[in-house]
Amino acid sequence: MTEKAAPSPEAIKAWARLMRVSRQLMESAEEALKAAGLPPLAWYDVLHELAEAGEGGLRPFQLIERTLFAQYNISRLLARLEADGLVEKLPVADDGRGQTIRITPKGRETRRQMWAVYGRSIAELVGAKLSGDELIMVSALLGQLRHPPVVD
Amino acid sequence: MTEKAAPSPEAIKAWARLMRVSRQLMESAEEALKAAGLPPLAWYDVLHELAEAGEGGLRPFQLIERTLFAQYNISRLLARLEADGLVEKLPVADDGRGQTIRITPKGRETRRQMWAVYGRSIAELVGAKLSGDELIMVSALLGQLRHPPVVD
DNA sequence: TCAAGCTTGATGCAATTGCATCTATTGCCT
DNA sequence: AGGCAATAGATGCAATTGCATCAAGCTTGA
Repeated sequence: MTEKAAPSPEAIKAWARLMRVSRQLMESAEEALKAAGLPPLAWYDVLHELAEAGEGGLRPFQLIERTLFAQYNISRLLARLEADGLVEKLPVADDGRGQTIRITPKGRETRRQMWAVYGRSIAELVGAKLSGDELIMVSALLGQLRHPPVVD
Repeated sequence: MTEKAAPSPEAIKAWARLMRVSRQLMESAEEALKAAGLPPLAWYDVLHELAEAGEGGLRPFQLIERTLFAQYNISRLLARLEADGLVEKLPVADDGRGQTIRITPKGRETRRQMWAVYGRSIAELVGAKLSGDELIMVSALLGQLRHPPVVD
């Protein structure tokens, strides 16, 4: 657990599992969405944050903080969401540079449809594989790996 | 028996942690490689498999099985690796369609250099954050999520 | 033997990502 | 106020990815 240049076999194995499993699960969820004719996961992430933010909306830089997307990525993703009528861009009164992004009713509906599929994937891929205690344990362990780490 | 198959809060949290942490850690490792002027992680994955395979090399479809990359992705990645002289493509005697990919000495050297940086990232990002027992536990839990699941 | 179908790997084209840079504001400091 | 760095967001261009399809070789079965 002390920091070294070379990783322990246990650390390597945990890393490998983490990378492989996360990629595999993400692809499964992505595939389910596509099979249902729905947008990709990235859209869900943004719509989810905006739905939670409510009518006040969020600034693009706030979305960047919450989602880990790169700035240019958010910029273009929002352009696509707006083109599809799922969000709207509003000017900000006290900052001429910025804008506020607000989810539209159509955006909420799309999010709802996506969750029906996405949530089922989560239930099947994770919920059905581990017990409640195990799920809590894996969350706690992964929380330690986060930056900044969370304890809960 | 109309199941809604809605995921439990614990499952949702575990999923969210898994997705966020894996992305964050992957980006950190990727960043470290780039800062060292080295190729991206995907190259390492392939070079690693080929190095383990030894002089006999591997067929592209075997790399696909081992790495989870898409077929077109491997095809183009191998083209780039070959262009850089890190691997060589050899014809296969008993199958005129196929080829065998073998790592070159330069490829082994590049892999070694990448490991110096990549391994350090793993040690810092994972090895330094959890104890040996915790690492074993997270590996076991993630192993249950794999498809097919592994028990170890 | 040979047509039909499967496997292996490549590729044209469109969409997305990454990088660098650009514009427009804002805030700070003198 | 004026100059200057910092912030917010967009965008041109190159590289990569995803999708669909292709070509070549192998295999099978009548």
